[in-house]
Amino acid sequence: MGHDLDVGKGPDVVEVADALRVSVGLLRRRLRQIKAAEGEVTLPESAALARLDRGGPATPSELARLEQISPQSMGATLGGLEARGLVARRPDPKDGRRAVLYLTPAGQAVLRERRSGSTQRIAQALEAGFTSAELRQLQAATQLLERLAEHI
Amino acid sequence: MGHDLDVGKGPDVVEVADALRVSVGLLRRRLRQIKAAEGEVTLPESAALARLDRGGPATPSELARLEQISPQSMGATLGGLEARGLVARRPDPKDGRRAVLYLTPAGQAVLRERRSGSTQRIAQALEAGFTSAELRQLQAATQLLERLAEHI
DNA sequence: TATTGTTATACTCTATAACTATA
DNA sequence: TATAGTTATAGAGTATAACAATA
Repeated sequence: MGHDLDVGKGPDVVEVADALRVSVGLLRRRLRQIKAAEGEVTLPESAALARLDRGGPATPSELARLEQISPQSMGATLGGLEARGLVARRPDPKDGRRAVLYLTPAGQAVLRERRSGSTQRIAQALEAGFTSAELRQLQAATQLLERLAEHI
Repeated sequence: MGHDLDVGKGPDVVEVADALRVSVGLLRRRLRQIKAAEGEVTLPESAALARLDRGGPATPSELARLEQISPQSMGATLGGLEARGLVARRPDPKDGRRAVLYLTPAGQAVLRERRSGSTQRIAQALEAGFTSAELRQLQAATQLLERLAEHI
């Protein structure tokens, strides 16, 4: 609507929505299996680490908002990361209620080494079975997916 | 690598892999919240229904393989659908161990009416915030994502 | 009174293990 | 012995509710 390319060519949104639900679910289940098999950083853990890396130090509440989960859930995830020394916290000097979390050198190393089993497995599959044009398509799609997740 | 467009333009597979992991996780968590709020057909349930609709009657094991989960997990999902009359089973006349599941009229209606809350929410978000070009990109991406899930 | 964070508890989805029935 | 399916149990990830501390 309002885009001249729309005429007779715009895909049915409901169809796309349904296809997205199916494909995202499939991929997610697949990724979960891989993590379970390797016993390294879990999915929500590496999401939190990546967030801290990309956005810098943040409070648990901020991270929870960004990752679309409850503060309590994020607290549980962060607790595990803290116990293993991958993140650390310092109190906010201006607001005694808040704690600011940051990546430790060990946490940075985990990200830098791309140690995540599932990332490597995806990367291998991408390299083996996808053309570079398809890779570009996927890359573009990830941005759309993130936007979708934020505005749903 | 064999594609002339690769030179200097192929995205880093590891980067794409990581971005996929993040965006798929985000979207999935978001979808889960919606389902929880509406209390209708759950995510795995509607995945199973869609499978039966697209592929016709199938055994629990086949469905589990297609959805990348264990037969036991699929059994639990199917049990719920059966109890609500959305799918039904008939014994395989050739092999007494197997049961063939099929969509009941009620199950077909659920799919036909796109009653799924999350599908409608996605569709709304797509309509409101995405151009038709972006919709086509997403549509193309879902096929790539399914292929990826199958070959990972 | 509102906000940040924690603790306790429960639910959903999936997994593994052990079992039954049929092949 | 192998395969299809079920039952029982456990674990990961997330949620809600109730609480403490600070603003």
